Amino acid sequence: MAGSLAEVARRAGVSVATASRALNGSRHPVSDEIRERIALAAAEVGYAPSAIAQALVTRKSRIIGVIVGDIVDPYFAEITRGAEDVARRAGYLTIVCNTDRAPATELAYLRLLHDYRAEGVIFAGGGQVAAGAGSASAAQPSEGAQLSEAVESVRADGIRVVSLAARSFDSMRVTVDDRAASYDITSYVCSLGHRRVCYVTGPPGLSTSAARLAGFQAAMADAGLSADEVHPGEFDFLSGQQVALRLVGRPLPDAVICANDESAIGVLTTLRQAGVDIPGEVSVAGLDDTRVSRFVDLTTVSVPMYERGAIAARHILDAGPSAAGDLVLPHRLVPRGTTARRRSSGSKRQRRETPLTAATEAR
Amino acid sequence: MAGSLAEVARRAGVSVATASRALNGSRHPVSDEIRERIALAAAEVGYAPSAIAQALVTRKSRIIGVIVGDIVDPYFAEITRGAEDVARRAGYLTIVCNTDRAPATELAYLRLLHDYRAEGVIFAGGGQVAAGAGSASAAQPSEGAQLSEAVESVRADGIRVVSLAARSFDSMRVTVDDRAASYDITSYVCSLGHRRVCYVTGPPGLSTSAARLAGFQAAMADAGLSADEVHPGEFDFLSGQQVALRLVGRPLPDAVICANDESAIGVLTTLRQAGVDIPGEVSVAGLDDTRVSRFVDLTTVSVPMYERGAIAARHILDAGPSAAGDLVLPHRLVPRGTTARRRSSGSKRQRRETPLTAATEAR
DNA sequence: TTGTACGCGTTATCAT
DNA sequence: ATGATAACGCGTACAA
Repeated sequence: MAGSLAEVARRAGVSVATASRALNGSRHPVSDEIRERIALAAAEVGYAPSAIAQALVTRKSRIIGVIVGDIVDPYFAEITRGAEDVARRAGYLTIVCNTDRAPATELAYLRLLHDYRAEGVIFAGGGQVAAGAGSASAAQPSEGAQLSEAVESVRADGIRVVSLAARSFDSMRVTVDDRAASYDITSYVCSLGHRRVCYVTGPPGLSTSAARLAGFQAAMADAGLSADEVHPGEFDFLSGQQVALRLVGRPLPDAVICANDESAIGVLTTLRQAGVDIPGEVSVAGLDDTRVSRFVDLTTVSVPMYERGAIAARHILDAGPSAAGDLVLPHRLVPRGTTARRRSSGSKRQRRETPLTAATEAR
Repeated sequence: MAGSLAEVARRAGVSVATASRALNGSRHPVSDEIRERIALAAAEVGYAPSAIAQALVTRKSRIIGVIVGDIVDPYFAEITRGAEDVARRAGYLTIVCNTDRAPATELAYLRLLHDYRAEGVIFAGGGQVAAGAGSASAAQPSEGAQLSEAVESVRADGIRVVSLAARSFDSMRVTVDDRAASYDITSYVCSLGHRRVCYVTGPPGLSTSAARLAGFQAAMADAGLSADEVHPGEFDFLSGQQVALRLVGRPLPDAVICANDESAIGVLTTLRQAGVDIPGEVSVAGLDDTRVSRFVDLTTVSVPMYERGAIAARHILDAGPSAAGDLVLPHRLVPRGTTARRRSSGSKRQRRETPLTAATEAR
């Protein structure tokens, strides 16, 4: 076992108090000779301070939690990396909590983080938007209500919680204007001359999905175009792929805009695999600007994930009452190679007829 | 503040002992009436058991750490997800530790996890292979030696450490045969009739890089081909892109094999952007089989990341002396659309001349 | 400058 | 079935 402070003190012939003062950065004066003796003894027994005990007495756990949908999703991975970068530099530990967006799992993790007295928790993703009224009974509060209550309880204990997207509970926010971001990308696509543009949504009931869809609809309306070709999606590659497969049998649209990059990439690669020329025949755009999007040269809009994660972590560490109000970071349109000006229908080249075996490899 | 056990006990008019027994899953008998009183009091004060205090007395922190290069890298993300999935189900917390493969950072994190008395730590990535001899002095032990020592110290404290790739220190291993995996993909590409095949390596000095390169070279030798077109890479998209850019000015090779999927995707998309037909003119293959690879239909070989993470975590949780020897999981060749039989040189279609502005957007 | 002693919130042992 | 009480490992007033 790693020697305890008591053991180090004994070997150095001093009290645990002095040993403690010498071993950690205490401003308390300690004679150089003793200090050296203690350092030596500590090295001998392989002393490793118990962060657990320290946390118990100090009431500072040096732990922060990041609640994400799925760490494999680049969107969440980049947020987590931002948070971890600042946490690490401060000697803090970062806990990843995958919830697959299940409110029950979010709740369970929030409570667990509460138990560990995490100093802060970051809700990386958006939340469920209130379902139809009357769904909550007094006996069995809705999941949303339970979560709100838990968040309140956690905050009452001094744990800082910050959300990176719209949530139903009260907390500090470091967000981005999803609606505006979606509005901008849509306007951009329309400005390219496209008139028939489809949309692939995010998961139903998710605040982020709703905001992005609203942005799309508003932009289409402002452009005097019809926004009725809306396909349900799930923010993942598969959704995009399925929509693309459905699209390909009929007359192609001018453009497809997706609620996020992953689904956009699904549309993009599937359409191309079917022999469709992108952006020649169809323009494709996403939203997020993950690393992968650069790989495939996808037109998208940046909604700084890394920065939001980093800022959130910073807010948690800066114990100061810098309860600075909410932050909404600017987004940025990133035009790339999957969008282009509309070509007159006649000039579209003939599509090669590939037998479409949906190459959906099960995971 | 979250009420303490003492407070709950006081309000319920019982001792902390009974309160403790009633609130957590103790097999100790407690009368139903008292049990109810305690539950009520606990709810009133919003009791949240201090996992910190529990860990201190129980000597079980219910924490596991995963040391990765970069959580945004799908390779590491999938491993982490595997570990977190089993950890969560057991009520454990998973800590992500990004090191960017810097030994110093690995060391720092290992010590921190030691301080927190993590029950186990998973080294997800490969390690530096011993540098030239004589680099370590007695006064300043090499980083490798320091790490080995730290690992030993950690293990002496009962912390289970398992590595998912070749490392210089002693620990349990849940790996894959990187050399064989690389050998197999190379053989496959050669079997397609390709003769001039280039290779893009991983970071120099990394055990994984070395094993994969060795596999490539062995397979080429066995195929009676020359393996001298080896380009240095870093396991990332940029490396692949740069190699592709260099390749494109001269007569194209028959195929390019990359040490991992990320760099393969760099080669793939850059080559295509330059107007090269893949797999018509050049075949491209990677190694890992990350999610993204399915997106771009990349030929690769699966070296189960998720499973390795999950198995490693399981080993840590199963306190049993199932010190079962090392595990090496099978890999699996995954032929997809970026490779094809070699076409006679003459039939390669003319490449369109795109002005190559290296669209390398700085991150 | 150094030492003593208490408390942090739990679990577990031993009485009752 | 329930209650005192001693650890667990450490920080820190307070005393010396």
